Amino acid sequence: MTDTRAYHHGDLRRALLAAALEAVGEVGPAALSLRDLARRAGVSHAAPAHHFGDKAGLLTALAAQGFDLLAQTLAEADDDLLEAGVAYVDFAVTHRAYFEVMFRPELYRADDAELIAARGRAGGALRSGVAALSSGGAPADTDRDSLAAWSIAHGFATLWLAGALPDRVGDNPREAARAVLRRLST
Amino acid sequence: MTDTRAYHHGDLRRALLAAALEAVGEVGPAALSLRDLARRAGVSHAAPAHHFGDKAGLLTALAAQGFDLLAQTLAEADDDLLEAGVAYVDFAVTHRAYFEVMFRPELYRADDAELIAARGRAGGALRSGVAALSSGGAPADTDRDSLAAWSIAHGFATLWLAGALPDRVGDNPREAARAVLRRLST
DNA sequence: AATCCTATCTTGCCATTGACAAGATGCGCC
DNA sequence: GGCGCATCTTGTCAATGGCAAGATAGGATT
Repeated sequence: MTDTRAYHHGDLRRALLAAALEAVGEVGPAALSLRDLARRAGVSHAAPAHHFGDKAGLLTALAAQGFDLLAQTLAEADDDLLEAGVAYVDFAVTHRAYFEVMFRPELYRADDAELIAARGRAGGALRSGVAALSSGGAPADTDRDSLAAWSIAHGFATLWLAGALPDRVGDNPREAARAVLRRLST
Repeated sequence: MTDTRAYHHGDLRRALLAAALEAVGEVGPAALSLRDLARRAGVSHAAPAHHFGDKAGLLTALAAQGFDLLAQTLAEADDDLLEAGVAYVDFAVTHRAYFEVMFRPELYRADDAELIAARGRAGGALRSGVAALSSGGAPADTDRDSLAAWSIAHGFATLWLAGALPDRVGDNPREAARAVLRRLST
């Protein structure tokens, strides 16, 4: 994936994060093993500790990256609430590993400054999408509307990832999400 | 908690499940330790394996119990979709340990017969709540409506548990959930 | 009543893991 | 040229999950 040439004087940190993303995608965030990451990166078992302190530290960095990526994704669909919701679900499915870490704060340090900043950016993108919509319709309560929009998109994404949805929903998350999210706009 | 007198010829299985529920509430489902459960129950470290095979087996049993409890909870508010949604969120908050296990299928055996049956009962209770509502209003699409209702309730519950919601939401989950869920009924 | 038998629980063991401590290595800076 | 610091390695320890083999007890069979 990312540049893996320059160990011992370069981007071990980045390589470890890439390996972690891969590993989380394979075994989930809870079963992540630092020693496995070290093996994937070709370094000793204690190398990760130097860059991230412990497992929680590494997942904190991953979560922060994820929130930044989400903020960026949401910003691209900023003027259309429905599309922002679809983008949210699509993010969850496409970047499942990020998503699964981001909303499991017991696995990382929720008080990390960088993480809080990134999460704030994502939240801002979400709210501005809702605000854009309500300005075009009734004066509605933006707080409540953004909560409702976030909840329905997040719930659908979570249920999708958990495999909890019935088969009839199909296998196209964007399409299925659009149908459900439209329920809010009526 | 539960009757702990009759070991060695009684309800170790039940005692272990009770201990597991407690432990999950304290450290989360991923950090659950079988050996810790054994200590809590006052038995040897290998005793749990006999009743549940492995950690996944134990969590499967816990999830099945949880789905049954949820089905029962939803059935009590069956004729009112809004109240069913509130009950769903309330269940997640009140029985957090159950909820956290139930929707993390990578931790248990999703193909377990008992579990599938229990999950089916819960799903049925949910859908019948939605059907009851739409019969009173427009002819609407029950499939889509139940998905939307489930998504918004599940999403709100999940975000609440993750501590992801902004402070202004307050500290009363039932009340906050009711406000958000009402957004679907308008 | 004696025996078997099966479910239940224990003891012992091994590989893996996270975390810590101490040491090696090498790059840049004075 | 030498020093210092960041980076990485080696070694170690306690805890865990899971397996295997053995002990124990209560009930059924004869």
